[in-house]
Amino acid sequence: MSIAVVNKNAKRGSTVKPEAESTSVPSPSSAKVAPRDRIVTTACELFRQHGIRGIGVDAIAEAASTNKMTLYRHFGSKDDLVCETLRVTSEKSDAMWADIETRFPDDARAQLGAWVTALSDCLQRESFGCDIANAAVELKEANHPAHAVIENFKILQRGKLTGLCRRTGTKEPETLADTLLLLLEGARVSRQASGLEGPAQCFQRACRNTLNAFGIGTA
Amino acid sequence: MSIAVVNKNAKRGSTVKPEAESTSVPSPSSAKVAPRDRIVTTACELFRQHGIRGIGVDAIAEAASTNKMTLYRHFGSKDDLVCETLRVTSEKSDAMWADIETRFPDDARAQLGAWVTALSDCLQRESFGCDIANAAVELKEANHPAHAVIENFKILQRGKLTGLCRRTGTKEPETLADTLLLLLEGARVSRQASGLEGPAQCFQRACRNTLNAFGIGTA
DNA sequence: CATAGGTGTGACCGTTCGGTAACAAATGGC
DNA sequence: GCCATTTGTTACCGAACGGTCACACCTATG
Repeated sequence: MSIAVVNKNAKRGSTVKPEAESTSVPSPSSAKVAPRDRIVTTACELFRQHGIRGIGVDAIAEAASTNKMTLYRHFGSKDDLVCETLRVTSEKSDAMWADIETRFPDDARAQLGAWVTALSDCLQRESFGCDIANAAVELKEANHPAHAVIENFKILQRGKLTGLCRRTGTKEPETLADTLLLLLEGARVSRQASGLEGPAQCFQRACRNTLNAFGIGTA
Repeated sequence: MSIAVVNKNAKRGSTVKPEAESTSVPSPSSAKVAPRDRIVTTACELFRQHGIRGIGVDAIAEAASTNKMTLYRHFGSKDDLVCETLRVTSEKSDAMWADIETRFPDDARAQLGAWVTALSDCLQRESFGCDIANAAVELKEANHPAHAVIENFKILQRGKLTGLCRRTGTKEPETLADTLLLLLEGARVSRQASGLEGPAQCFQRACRNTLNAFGIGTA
C-alpha cells in the first residue's frame, strides 16, 4: 500500500549512543516518566497521526523510547493499548468538561457557549478528528474490545451535553444536544477530508445559529 | 489484531466444482458481468464492510469470483482499485443529484427538501458512513492517490449544495450549505459510532430546523 | 481450424505485522 | 549488599499482506 511505511524496524545503527536518539514525537519529554505512561502518550499521538491500523507496535515502542517487550508486558495486546488510549482520550474530554464547569459555575448558557468555543478552538489547532469517532470508523470488526470504550464515551458525552442543554431551560434539549453533536462530529470529519477551508470553517457559526434558534443567545 | 481476519487465503477445496462457489457477498449476481466490474462492485462493498485497510486483495478477488491476477491486470495496485471505488461511489452521488433535479425541476426549495429526505433514508438503510469521508479518515498518508479523488468529490459536493442553496434565494447560502454538510457528515460518522439511536436519529429534524432558520419552509 | 486476448491457477517473493522466548541489565526497597 | 521487580536486547515465529511469474485454459473472431 503506497510508499509511506512508518514502521522502521531495527534502526539500531552503531553500538555507540544508547541514548534515546530524539525520536521525532517529543510527547513524553524523556524525563522521569514511567515507560507505561510514555507508551500511552506516544500511542495516542501516533494513532492520531497514522491511524490505528497505520502504525505498528514496534514503531510505537521505539517512539516512546522503549521496546516492544515492555509494551507487551503492560498491555497484553495492541487492542488493549488501543482501548487504553481511548480511555485516556475520554478522560481528557472529562477534564474539559470540568474546566468549563469551574469557569462558569451554575451558568448553563455560558457553559454551553464555552463548550462551543473550546471545541472550535480545538478544531482550529488539531488537524485530526475525534480520536474516538475515528477509531469507530477504522475498527469495523464487531466485538472489538474498543467498541465498548467508544460506546461508553459517546453515551456519556451525549448525556452530559443533553443535561447541559436542559439546564439552559430550552425546550427540546435532546434535539439541541444531538444537533450540536452532529455539527461537532461533522466538523471533525470534514476537517480531515477537506481541511480548514472546508465546511468545518463554519462550525462555530452553525452552532451559534443553532443556539439562537433554540432561544439561547450566546453570552 | 483481534481475531477477525477476513482474508481466507487458499480455500480451494477439491478439484471438482470449478464453479464460483457462492462467495457470501452476492453483489455482482455472477451473471455475465465483466470481471472488472465484479471486482469494483465487490471492492466497494468490502471496503465499506471492513475498511480499506481491513480487507485484502485476495479476499476481494475471491469474493468477486475471480482471482488476484485478473485484479492486478485491471488495476495496477490496490491503491488504484481504491481510487476507482471512490470514483464509482462519487458517481452514485451524482446520480442522486440528477434524480432530484429531474423530480423537482426548477424548484430549488423542493430539491433541497428532497436532498435531506434522500440522505436521511440512506442513513436509515446503510450502517456505514460516507465511504469517501471514511476513506479520508482511514488513509492518513499524505500523497496517497485517493486524496485527489476525495478532495475533488468534496469540492464538487459542496459546490452543488451551495448552488442549490443559493437558488432558493436565502441569504448566506454558503453558511446554509456548510451547516447541512456538517450535519450530514456528523450523522454518518455518528451512526457508525453510536448506531441509529444515537445523535444520528435527529439528522432530519436538525436539517429541517436549519432550513426553517434560513427561511426555507420544507415543501 | 488457427490464433490472440482475456482469464484462471498456483506457486512464489519480500516485507510487515502482532506476539513470544530467553537472557542480560538496571533499578529500587530492605 | 541482597534480592525482587522492572526494563532492555535480540532473535525469532507464524501469519497476512501487496505484488509477480509462468503457464494452462477458454472463448471469440477471422
